[in-house]
Amino acid sequence: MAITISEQISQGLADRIVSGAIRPGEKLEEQVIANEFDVSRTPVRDALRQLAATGLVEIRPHKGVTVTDIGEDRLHDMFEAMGELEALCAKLSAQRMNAVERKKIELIHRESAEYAEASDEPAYADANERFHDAIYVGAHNASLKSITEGFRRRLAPFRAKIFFQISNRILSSYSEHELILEAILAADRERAYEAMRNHIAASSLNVIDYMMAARTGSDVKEKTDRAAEALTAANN
Amino acid sequence: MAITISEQISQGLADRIVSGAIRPGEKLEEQVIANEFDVSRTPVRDALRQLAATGLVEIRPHKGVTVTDIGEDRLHDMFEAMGELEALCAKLSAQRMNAVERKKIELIHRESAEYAEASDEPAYADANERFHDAIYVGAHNASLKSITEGFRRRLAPFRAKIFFQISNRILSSYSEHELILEAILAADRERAYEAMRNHIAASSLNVIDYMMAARTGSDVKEKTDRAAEALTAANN
DNA sequence: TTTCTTTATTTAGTATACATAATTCTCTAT
DNA sequence: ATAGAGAATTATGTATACTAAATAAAGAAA
Repeated sequence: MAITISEQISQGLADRIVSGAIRPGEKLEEQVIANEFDVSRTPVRDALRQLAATGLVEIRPHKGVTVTDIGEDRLHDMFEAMGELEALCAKLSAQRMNAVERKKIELIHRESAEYAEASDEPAYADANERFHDAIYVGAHNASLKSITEGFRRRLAPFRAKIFFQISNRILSSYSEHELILEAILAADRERAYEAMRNHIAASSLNVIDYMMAARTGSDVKEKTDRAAEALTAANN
Repeated sequence: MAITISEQISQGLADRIVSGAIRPGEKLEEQVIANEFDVSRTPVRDALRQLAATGLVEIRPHKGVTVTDIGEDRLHDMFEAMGELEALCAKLSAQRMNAVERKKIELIHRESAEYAEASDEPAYADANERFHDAIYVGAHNASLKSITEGFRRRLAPFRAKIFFQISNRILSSYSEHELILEAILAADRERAYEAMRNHIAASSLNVIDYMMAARTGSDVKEKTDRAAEALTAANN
């Protein structure tokens, strides 16, 4: 697949926004970016348009491009919507997955068990992605898959790599997946829906707290750990 | 609000795609469009990027831009997803609308009654938009509102103006709205959800048939009328 | 005649140059 | 000294020119 330069730039900028290297509200000047990537302004403009489409940046005519500043309540909204979309996928998957698809997601889940036990964060994060992907596919609705994936991409900035480093988050994630998988294999639509909704809600607690901590520049690890404790307490 | 040229072009092209002047699969050449709008290729490229973001066109590197060709099964997917999103909005509206919002949607619905009786298609279509908008707002989730509106825009090409000209479609639409409204005012989440899902499903039947007819160039009015009859039969 | 290769043409991708709008800075007047 | 108006600067929007890639066409070989 012949990757165009503007796409590379778009990708590069997205990574830097995701990693927090570029902060919300910050202005992105075309010429500066062009210099850094050693290209002209033209592909940079293309890239910024693409980012604007994903909502990562905002363009105002003659006023330039700024990284979208998403407040806490807006983030709540996003996770609620994300939760509903994923839960819908889970519901449809419970109803529509064929035997092969059911076997596949089961294998992914079993595989992730090893990573969870070994506390292998990168491997678990990868398996996690595949688990959710399998559910998008299993819903057998290309449009739904597309918008849910889009939302996931949009939320990626706030689901940074540190996420699974939070105390116990891997283990609780794994047990939540277990419930989702059981419901899907049992073709229990409503249980799958509820299990997924709960899973995303649990995630969002951590993520929102992490994100707000990063925003204010306070100690991320400390805050997320406290959030994890609160979550564990709430689950008991 | 200072509207930029690329936005005007984007708007103009969108209108033409929506109206069917430009057909699915058709290729959009930058220079041709630039000539028609009497501008250079630069703002045209901007415009095409924006359209690609909404899914109306597809861009493949070095292969140009084509109007997204949506097949019948893909259209089914889209309407199913749309139905779920709108139904979710209705569910949340039943739960979260405040007194003012409930009063407002009730008034919109009462107003639309007049248009339905008078068979005033344009007025009913407008009131219909406002009815659905009220439900998006009432869900109190900006993200959900945003993606649902986006989907509605994306489906606009297939919800052409002829829609409400279909025999009895206005009347059945009105009675479906009645059920949705009742459920919302009664704060009955599940009933609101089901009523909206049914409403969108009913719409989609007509639209999909209309769209496929337009695609093949056969007599649209005839086909949609037959679809309406089938729908009426199914409802009894 | 048909097929493969090479060349030519067309069109998208990128760079540079110019125009216009917005911001900032300075100078003047109160 | 401060506030406002105007000029200068900066950055975005647009146009033109150039490069590279993909497709079409033409010619040569089987």
